[in-house]
Amino acid sequence: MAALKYSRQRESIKTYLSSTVEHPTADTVYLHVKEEFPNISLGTVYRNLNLLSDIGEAVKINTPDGGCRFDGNVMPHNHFFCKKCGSMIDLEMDDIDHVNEIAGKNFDGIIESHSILFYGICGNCITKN
Amino acid sequence: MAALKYSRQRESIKTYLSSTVEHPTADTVYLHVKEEFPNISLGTVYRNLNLLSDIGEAVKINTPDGGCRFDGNVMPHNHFFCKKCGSMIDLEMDDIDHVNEIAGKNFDGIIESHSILFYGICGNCITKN
DNA sequence: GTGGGTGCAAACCGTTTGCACACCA
DNA sequence: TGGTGTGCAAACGGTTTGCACCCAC
Repeated sequence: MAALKYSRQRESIKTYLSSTVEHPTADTVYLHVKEEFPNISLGTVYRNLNLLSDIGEAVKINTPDGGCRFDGNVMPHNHFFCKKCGSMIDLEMDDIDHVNEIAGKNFDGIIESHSILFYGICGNCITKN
Repeated sequence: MAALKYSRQRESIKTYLSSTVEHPTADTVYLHVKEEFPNISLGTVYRNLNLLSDIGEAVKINTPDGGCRFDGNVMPHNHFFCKKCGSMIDLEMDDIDHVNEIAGKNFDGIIESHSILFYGICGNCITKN
């Protein structure tokens, strides 16, 4: 297997990911890292985001709108996706294991903890109405 | 608004959707309907799947692998997605509203009932190991 | 110096769309 | 006949990849 070498670009991507709770798209990451590395390419951003996700230093989450987001918070948690504005929000739930128990009653597979995606309308979009 | 006209192709797509619990991709639907309509195009399949989804006669579900699936079962229910084989399975849960309550405790948005996507390994893939 | 990382651009893949023709009403 | 649906092919958007060059080690 390939040995992992340091790269300033990857470091910058990690730093940005851990500085936000916005669950940015690859393109958003690209635009931000571009401020520090004007010549960085979108391909490099994708390669590093996927690499970070592979080694467990980021989380890749496919969204119900077909796109995908990246999360620097690798602690187990679930997500909520707003169908109005497309924002993704962390959902910390102490008693989430109970959810898996409920689901498991009618199911013989293994439901992964903290991989649940909820769907609906966020508080921000409700107040705007 | 445009009046909806009958089409044999759309009817065939609906029939196929309601005959399976496999949550087929657009391409799978295409391959099956092609048996009855050899000249049907993938574009037509997509147009009709989206139309059926818009008028509530089918459900479109984006999967964590980036693709999307279609479900002829429009009764409210949740889904499980297998990260190994990519299969999608219906999850009927009587007391699913409790899940929304749990999630809602730390959250000020509206979590849509029966829109929850679970993630893990299905029973079929477990026995194969 | 070796081999992983980058920038660039082309390729890829699922999905959408513009257009001329076909068909339902 | 008017207007929706179809087949075809091109376009689209997000993501991946091949390649030559760059840089960490």
